[in-house]
Amino acid sequence: MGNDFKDRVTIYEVAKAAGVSLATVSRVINNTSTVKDETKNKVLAIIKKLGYKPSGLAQALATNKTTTIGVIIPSANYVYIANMLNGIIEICKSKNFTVSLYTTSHSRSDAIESIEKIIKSHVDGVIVFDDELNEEDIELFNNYAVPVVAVNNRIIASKIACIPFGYEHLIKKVITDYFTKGDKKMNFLHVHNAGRLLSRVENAYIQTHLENDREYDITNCDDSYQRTYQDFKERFKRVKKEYVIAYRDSIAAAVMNAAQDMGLSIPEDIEVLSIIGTKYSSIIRPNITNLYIDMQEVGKRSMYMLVDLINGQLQDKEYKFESIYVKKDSTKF
Amino acid sequence: MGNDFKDRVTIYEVAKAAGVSLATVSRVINNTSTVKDETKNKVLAIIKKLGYKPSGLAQALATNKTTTIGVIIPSANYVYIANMLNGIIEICKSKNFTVSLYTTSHSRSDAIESIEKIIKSHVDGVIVFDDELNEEDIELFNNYAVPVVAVNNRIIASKIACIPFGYEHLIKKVITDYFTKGDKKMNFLHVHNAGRLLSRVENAYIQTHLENDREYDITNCDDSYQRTYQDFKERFKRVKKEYVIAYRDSIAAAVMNAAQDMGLSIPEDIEVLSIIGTKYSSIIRPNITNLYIDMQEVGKRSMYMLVDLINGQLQDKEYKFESIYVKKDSTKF
DNA sequence: TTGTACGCGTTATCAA
DNA sequence: TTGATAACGCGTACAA
Repeated sequence: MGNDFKDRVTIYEVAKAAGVSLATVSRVINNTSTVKDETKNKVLAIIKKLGYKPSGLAQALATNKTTTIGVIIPSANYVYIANMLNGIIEICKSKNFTVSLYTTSHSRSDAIESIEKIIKSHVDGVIVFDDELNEEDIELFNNYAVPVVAVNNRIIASKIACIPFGYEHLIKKVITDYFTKGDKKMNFLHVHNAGRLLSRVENAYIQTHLENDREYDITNCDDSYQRTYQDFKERFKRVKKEYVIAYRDSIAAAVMNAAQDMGLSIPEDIEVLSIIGTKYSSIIRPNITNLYIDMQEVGKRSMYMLVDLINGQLQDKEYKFESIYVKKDSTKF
Repeated sequence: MGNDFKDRVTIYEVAKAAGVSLATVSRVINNTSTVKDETKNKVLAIIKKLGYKPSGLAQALATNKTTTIGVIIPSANYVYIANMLNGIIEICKSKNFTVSLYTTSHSRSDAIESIEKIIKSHVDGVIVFDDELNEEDIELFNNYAVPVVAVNNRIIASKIACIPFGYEHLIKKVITDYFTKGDKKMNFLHVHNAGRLLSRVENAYIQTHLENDREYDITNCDDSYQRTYQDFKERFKRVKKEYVIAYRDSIAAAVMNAAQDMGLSIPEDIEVLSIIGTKYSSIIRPNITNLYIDMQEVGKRSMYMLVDLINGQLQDKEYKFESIYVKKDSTKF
């Protein structure tokens, strides 16, 4: 077959070589109507010989279906997001969809641009897990009839379904429980621009403290292990007793490592809770107590919902995932 | 604008509404030739009013360019792969490409299927980082004139460039150095079906030992933290001294945790080296000595190379990344 | 069972 | 500066 670049073989060339019309070739490809075995085999042979592959582009244009879905996420670099992505892809493979990936890097302009590109690209549907996009943005998709599943959001419309996360309830319970048994003041790590999920938990944190008339701390914190580690080594020169609520495992680990390096012990002196637990919660020592949602499952579910939405047969347009409390060694209770 | 699903607005409707021909609209969209300001503005206004977005599909069909690249990876769940993916996407954004993601789950049939789909999809280029695909498979792309950058592979052809990884040299050096200073027998964790990279390192490991007439161990190991942890708790009932070479950070952590839970200390009794270091090497305690390649950079570089390849202006079709030795606390030297 | 002809939404060539 | 019109590669009524 050589190495030369042949131009793409078209259905037309196949038809000519097989001595049939291109309609017949199309039928053979798509099994769309009965073709005499004899001609069918002839066509199949030619297809193989010529190495013909139908153009997905032309097919999509003709059928108005791309069998592609768009996925919008802030970044693939977070373990919990990668997990979700994997869940999505798994179902995509079984349902024969392809994933087009768009990341926003926590930038609103990137997010808007993603929407534009996605609409242009004719995807059959979109899964959005990104805090830069608000409801109005997402409804934009609706104007172009592209079905959307919004993860970590509550928004419903004719072609929009959602998978909200339940965190507030649980964090409230964890905190009030701690009030009855614990002995430390709490400190919530505020990460600038870390999105809606963290904000909601932070609000619940504040409210719970206010309702119970308790003192609390909030500390600004970079979304980086190294800087958080340095910051908390400083902090632990002064503070010797604290219950820290961190965004995710890396940050929690930074706090724990800093504490231990300053001679404090976990969980006696310092307790740490990770809001978004991953498998690293069980790898890092001491194991990190965390709030957990199975993101792989979220990914799968979102894809299932999207497929049903595309086919117009989605029953419940909302499916809530409740986080669970996973007690490990970084907290007392 | 309501919530009604309008059919997609076409260039034709824009033309009619603006009282011009569709050719003029096309010119306005693409800035391809001069249009009188007056008509231009009129068209622009109509476009905005109607919410017209050109169909990427039709554009691609007409221009034979999709501005999409395919990325084949085993899974997005590995941190180092997610890092590479992020690097790719970053450059994609600046160069205005879209990423279509294909994962193989270490399955050859999935990998073959990915190739088929990618060829059908008319991507402008492909980045392959997957051990299921051998040279012949990758050359398949060449037959369809789709440029490829193969990561962790050495294969060059008219439209194929590559980014090989340098591990053998370094692992050999690390091992022989250890022979002069170290006191433990080495144990290489063999993971079934973990791909070419690990195999190559394993071969170098064996060869180095043979050349130096040293004894060595090879232990089968699952690519899972939990199972490896259990297995090594068993093993450390018998074995009390060992230098373990593990595939990646999670596995290395499993060995370290098992050792410590069995009363052994790191690195005095057990030393551990991770072949593919990530940021978790510096988070997990004790910090894990590792071989490191900046996968984000690999991703960026592969995309730069691919763009040049697509434009027919790639100078060097091979760009090697050498791993470096990062000494941490899990080994003595 | 097979072929003809039109449509999908663009770009691009050629005239005007 | 603008407008017809032919590709691009395929699916699909409709007719044969």
